[in-house]
Amino acid sequence: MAVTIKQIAEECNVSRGTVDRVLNNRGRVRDEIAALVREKAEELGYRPNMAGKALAARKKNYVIGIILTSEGVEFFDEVLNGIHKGQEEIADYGVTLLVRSMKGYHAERQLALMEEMKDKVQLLILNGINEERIAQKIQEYMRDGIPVITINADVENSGRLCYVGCDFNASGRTAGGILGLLSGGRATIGIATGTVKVLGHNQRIHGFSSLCKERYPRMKIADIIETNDDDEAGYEQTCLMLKRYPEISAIYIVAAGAAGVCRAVEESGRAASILVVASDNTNSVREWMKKGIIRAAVCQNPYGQGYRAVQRAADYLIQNITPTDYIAKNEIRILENIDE
Amino acid sequence: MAVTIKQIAEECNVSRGTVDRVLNNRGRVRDEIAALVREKAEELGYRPNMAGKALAARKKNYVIGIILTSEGVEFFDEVLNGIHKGQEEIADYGVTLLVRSMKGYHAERQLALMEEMKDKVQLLILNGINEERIAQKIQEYMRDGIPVITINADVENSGRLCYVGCDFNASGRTAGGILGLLSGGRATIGIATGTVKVLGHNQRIHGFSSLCKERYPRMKIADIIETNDDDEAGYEQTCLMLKRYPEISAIYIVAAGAAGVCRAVEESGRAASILVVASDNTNSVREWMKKGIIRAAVCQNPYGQGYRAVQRAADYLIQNITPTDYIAKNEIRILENIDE
DNA sequence: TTGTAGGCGTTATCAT
DNA sequence: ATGATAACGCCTACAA
Repeated sequence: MAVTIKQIAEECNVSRGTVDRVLNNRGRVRDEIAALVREKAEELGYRPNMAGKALAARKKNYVIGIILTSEGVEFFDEVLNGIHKGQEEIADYGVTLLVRSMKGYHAERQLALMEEMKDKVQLLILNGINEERIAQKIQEYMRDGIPVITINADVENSGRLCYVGCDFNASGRTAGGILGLLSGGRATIGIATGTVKVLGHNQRIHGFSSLCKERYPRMKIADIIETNDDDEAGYEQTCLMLKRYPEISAIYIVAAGAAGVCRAVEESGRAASILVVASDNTNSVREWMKKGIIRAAVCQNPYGQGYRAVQRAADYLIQNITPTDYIAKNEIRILENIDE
Repeated sequence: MAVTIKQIAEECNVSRGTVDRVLNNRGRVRDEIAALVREKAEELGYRPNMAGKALAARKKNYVIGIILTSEGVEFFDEVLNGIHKGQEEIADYGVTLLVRSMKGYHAERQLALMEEMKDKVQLLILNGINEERIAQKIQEYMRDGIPVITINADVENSGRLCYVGCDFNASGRTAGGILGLLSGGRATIGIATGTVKVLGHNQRIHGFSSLCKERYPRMKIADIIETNDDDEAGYEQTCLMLKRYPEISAIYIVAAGAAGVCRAVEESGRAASILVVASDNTNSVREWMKKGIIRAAVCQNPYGQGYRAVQRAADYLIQNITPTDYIAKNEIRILENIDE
C-alpha cells in the first residue's frame, strides 16, 4: 500500500497539517520536527498522490493563459487540437484555459495581449516572437511569479520555464537525409524557405546544409527563395528559380507556401525529375503528396506540442513539478503513412 | 464551475447516493426518479470527475495482469518501458500490475499462465498467441467478467475487449512505399520474414506486395526466406538467397534476425547495390543502419503500445470507459532520426 | 427504494 | 508552532 501523509503523521506523532507544511515548505514548523518528517518521508518512500492533490486543487481555480500566433496558419490547427485534449484532462483539476490568438508576428500586438492577460492567469503558454521586448516581458512575468512556457518557437534570453516544440536543426538534417536517400546522394537543390527573418526557418536550412556537407558532398544548394509563408509568392519565386537554374533536381520546402511551390513545379513540366521534400503535415502538403509532387514530409507532432504544453503547465501548478523541455520527434511521412 | 453529483442531487431533491445509483446503473431506484436524474445530468452537462473517482477507487485494490511473450525479444523492452510509465501513473489510483513473461510461442505455457492469474486479476493484458485454445480461454475470461486486452498481436475470434498494437498490413505498405522511393520504383526484392507461421509477419508481406503491385509494377519479389527471428538462420538463409538471385537489389526484413541478414549482405560485397529496409527500432537495426547497410526502418511505437494498453485498462476499471483499439502509427526511421 | 455518513489523500482555515 | 476539522467529488456500507 502506498504511503500517505497520514501515515507519516502517525509515525512522527504529529498532525497531518504539520507534515503537509513540511513537505510543501510552507514554514511555521520547528526545524527539528521538519527534519524528522522529511527523514520519515524519505524512509517510507512517500510519493504524493495525484488524485488527492487534484481534488484539493479544485478550490484554487487556476487559469492557464495561452497566446498563439495562429490566426490563418494551418499548422496551428493541430496544436490547438492537442491543447483541447489537454484541456479536457485538466478540467477535472479545476484548471481553466484562456486562449487568445493573433495574426502575424507583431511584437506590439503580442505585448498588448500579454499585458491584458497578466492579472487573469497563473501561468502563460506563449508562442513567442523572438524579440528583445518579448524576452523582457517574459522576464517580468517570471519575476512576478507567473511562469511562462514557450511553445513551438522559443524566445532567447527570456528565462522562460521551459520550451515545448521542435528542434529545427534536427528537422533540417532529417530532410537532408531523406533527400540523400531519394536522390542517391546526388542533387542540385533549391530551397524554398518561409522568411530569413524567422529563426526556426534559418535553423532548418542550417541543419539541412550541414548534413549535406557531412554526408552527401554531391548534393549542392543552388538557390534559396522566400515564400513569406504565402502560396502566391511561393509560386512566383519558384517559377523564377526554376528558370534561373534549369539543373535543379530537388526542392526543400522549409515552411509554408508549399502549394505555390508545388504548382510551379507541376507547371514547369519537370515534376518527374524534381524531388520535393516538405515540412509539416498540412492539408496542402497531403494534397500535393497525393498528386505525386511531394515525395516526403518531415513533421513535428504539432498535436503533441499542444497537449504537452498544457500538461506541463498543469503539472507545474498542481504538483509543483518543474517541467523539462519537450522536443518533438521528427516524423517522416510519405504517401503510405501520411493519413495515419 | 463543473457540475457535480451533489449539485444534481440538490436540483432533483434526492440524495447523492440516489444520483450515484442512477448514473452508474446500480439499480434500486424508481424509474421515475432515475429518468429525472438522467435528464438533469444531461441538461447540466455532468461529467464525472476523474480525481474523485480515482480517490474512491483506491479502496478497491485493482490488479491488472500482463502476460508477454517477451523473454529474449528485444522489441518488448520498449513495450515494457511504456508499461512501467503507465504503472507509475495509475499507482495513484491504487491499481497494481502483475507482469509475467514467457519465452517463445507455446500456447500450452500461455494457457498455464492465464490459468494461474485468473483469480488474482480484474483485467488481463495479453500478448496473445493466435491459436484456437487461447481464443477460447479469452472467451472464458470475458464470460467470467475479467476483460482481456490484446497487445501487439491480436487473437482472432476471441471477443477480447480491444486490441492495442500495430496494423501489420499498413506497416508492410509503408515499407514498400519507402523502397519505391529509394529505388525509383525499380527493384528485385528478397524478403526476409520471421516465420510464415506468425500472422503479423504474413500480413506485413501481404501489405508490402500489394503495394508493389498497385504502385510500383517494376518492383518484383524474387524470393522469401525465413529467419525464424534468429540471426544465425537469417545469415545462412540470406547467403543462400543472394547466391540464388544475384540480381537482388533490395531486401525487406519483416521481423527479427536483422543482424544476420545484414552481415550476409555486407559479406557479399554487394552492400552498395542492395537497399535494405527493416522493421522496428532495435539495437541491431540501429547498429546496422549506422554501418550503412539498413537504409530505413518502419517502427510501431512499442513504448506507446505498452503505455496505452495500461492506460486503457485502468480507464476501464476505474471509469468504466469501454476502450477503443489503439493502432500505432508507422514511424519511418532513417539515420538522421533513428536516435530520437 | 432512498438517505446518511464516513472515507479515499491533500490542503486550507481556524483555533490553540 | 501545532493540531483539529472541514472540504474537494465519488463510492459504499448501512440504516431507514
